[in-house]
Amino acid sequence: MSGRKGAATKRQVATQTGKVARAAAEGRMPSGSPESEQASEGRVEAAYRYLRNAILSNDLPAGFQAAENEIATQLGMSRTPVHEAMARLQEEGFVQILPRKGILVRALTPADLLEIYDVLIALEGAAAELLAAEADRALSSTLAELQASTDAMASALRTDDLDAWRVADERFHDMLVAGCGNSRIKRMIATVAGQSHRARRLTLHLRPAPINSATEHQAIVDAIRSGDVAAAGEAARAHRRHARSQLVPILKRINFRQL
Amino acid sequence: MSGRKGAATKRQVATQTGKVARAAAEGRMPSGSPESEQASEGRVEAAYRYLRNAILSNDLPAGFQAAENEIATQLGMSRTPVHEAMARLQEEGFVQILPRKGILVRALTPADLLEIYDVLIALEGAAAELLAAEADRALSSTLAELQASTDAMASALRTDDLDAWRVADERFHDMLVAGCGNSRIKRMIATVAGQSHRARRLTLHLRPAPINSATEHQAIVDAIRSGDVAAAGEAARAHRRHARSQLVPILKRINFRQL
DNA sequence: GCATTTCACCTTGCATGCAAGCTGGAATGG
DNA sequence: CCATTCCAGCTTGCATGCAAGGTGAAATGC
Repeated sequence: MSGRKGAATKRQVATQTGKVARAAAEGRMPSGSPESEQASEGRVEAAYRYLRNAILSNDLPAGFQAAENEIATQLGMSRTPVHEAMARLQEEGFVQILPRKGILVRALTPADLLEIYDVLIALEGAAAELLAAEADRALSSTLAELQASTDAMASALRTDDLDAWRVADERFHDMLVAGCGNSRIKRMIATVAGQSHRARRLTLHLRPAPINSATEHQAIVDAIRSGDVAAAGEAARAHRRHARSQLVPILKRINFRQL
Repeated sequence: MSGRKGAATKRQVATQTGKVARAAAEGRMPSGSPESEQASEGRVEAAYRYLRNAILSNDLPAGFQAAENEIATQLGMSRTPVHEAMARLQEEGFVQILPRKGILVRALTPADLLEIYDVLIALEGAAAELLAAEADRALSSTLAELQASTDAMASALRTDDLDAWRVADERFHDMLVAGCGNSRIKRMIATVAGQSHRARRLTLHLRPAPINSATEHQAIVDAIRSGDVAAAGEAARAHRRHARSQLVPILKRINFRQL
C-alpha cells in the first residue's frame, strides 16, 4: 500500500505558462477566497491559492503526482515559492510530500471526513454560541444575512434548485463564522471547510434532498436572535451532526474513488 | 501604534553558534514536543521547534525583533529554513513578519487569550465527546491515565504543590486530546494550547488556588466512563470556561506587560 | 532650532546552484 | 525465465546570489 501509485498517474497541469504570475501582477487572483484579504501578497501566496483552488475544484484530482519543478514552470515562477506553498498545503492535509518522489494530491477518505466534521461541529457550535452571546451587538447585519440565507434555502428547496440551495447554504455557514468575531475560529474553519466543500459538492446530487436544512438553520437563527447561548450552540452542532450522518454513508458507498 | 517598537529592542539570541544544527544532526532536539514524532525531519523543522520553544519559554520575549540572518547564523543554518519556519510561526500567531523590517515576537493580548480559550472550549469538548462515544473501545488505558492525573491533581492540591498540580493538569489535558483519535483536533489543539500554556504558567501563582479543578476533572472522567456523550462534552466545556473566567481578569490586571 | 529632503544601508522575497539520496529500470548472472 | 546487482537520473532540501524596496538617520535648508 506504500509504493503503489494512485489510479491517476502523472498528467500535465491544465494551464498555460505563467498563468498565475501574470494574474497576480495585475492584482487579481484566478478565483481566490471570497474575502480578498490583501491585494498581492507575493508569489507564495499566489501559488498557494492557485493550487488550493485547483485541488478543490478537482483540476488536480487525488492521486495526481508532480514535481515542484513542473508546477513552478507552469506557474511561471521558481521552485522556491512552490515549495513553501506545498509545505502549507501539506500541513492542511491537501497534499503529501513524498521525500524524493514528488508531490501527491491526497484523497479524502471517509475517515478524514469524519474528522473534519467533528471539527466543524465543535467550531461552528462555538461560533453560534459567540454570536448568541453578543446578540445585542452590532450584529444585526449578520443576523439579517443569516435570515436571508435561510429564506433563500427554503425558497430553493421549493423549486428543487439544488445549486441555489448549495450557494445559500454556504453563505449561511460563511456568515456564521465571519460574524462570530473570533479570528482563530474563522481561520481554522476555513482550513477544514474547503475539504468538506469538495466532498459535499461531489455528493450534492447523490444524497436525499436536504428538506430539514432550512428548518435547522432557522432554529440556529432563532436561538442566536434570542440570545440563548446554549441553544444556539446545540442547534449548530445538531445541524452539522445531521449533515454528517447523511454524507458519510454515501461516501462509503462510492468508496472514495475520485475524491 | 504601528511604528513603535516594543519595550524590548534588539537583543542577542541566547545560544551558541550552531546549537540546533548540531543537536539535530545527532538525532535529538533541545526540548521538542513531548511526543517525538519523527527523528530528524530537516532543518526547517529544527528551526521551527527551537523558535517555538524559545518563544514559549520566554527566551524570546514579546517585542523581540531580529532579522532572519541573525537567527540563521545563531542556529548554524542558512536563511531558507528559518524563513519557512517563520512563515509557519506567523500563521500560528507567534510572530509577525514585518515586510522589510524583521521578525517581531508577538505579545499575547487578553483578546488573544479569549479567542484561544473559545477554541479550547470547543475542541476539548469535542474530544471528550469522542472519548465518551467509544467508551468501550480499547481506551481503558486512556481512562486510567485520566483518572491517575485527576488523583495526582487532588493530591497536589492537598499539599499546596502548585507545580505538581500544573504538571498533572497538563497531563490530563494532553491525554484527553491524545486519546480522542481525531488527528485534526489533536493538531489544532496543539497549535493553540502552547500559547495558553505560556499565559497559564506566568499566572500560575497569581490566581486563586484551583480547588475545583480536581472535581471538574473527575466529572469529565465519570461522564466518559459512563459513555454519556453530552455530559462529557458539557463537563469539558464547563471546565475550560471556568478556567478562562479565572484567567482573563488577572491578565487584564497585569496588563500583558511581558506576555 | 526645526522641518524637510536625501541617501546609504539593511531587510525580505525570490531565483538559482549544488549536493545527497532514493527509485526504477536495465543489465547481468544463475 | 527469474532473481540480483548496479547505475543513471530525477527528486527534494538547503545554501547562496541578486534585486527591489523601505527605514532611519544624517545632512541640509529655512
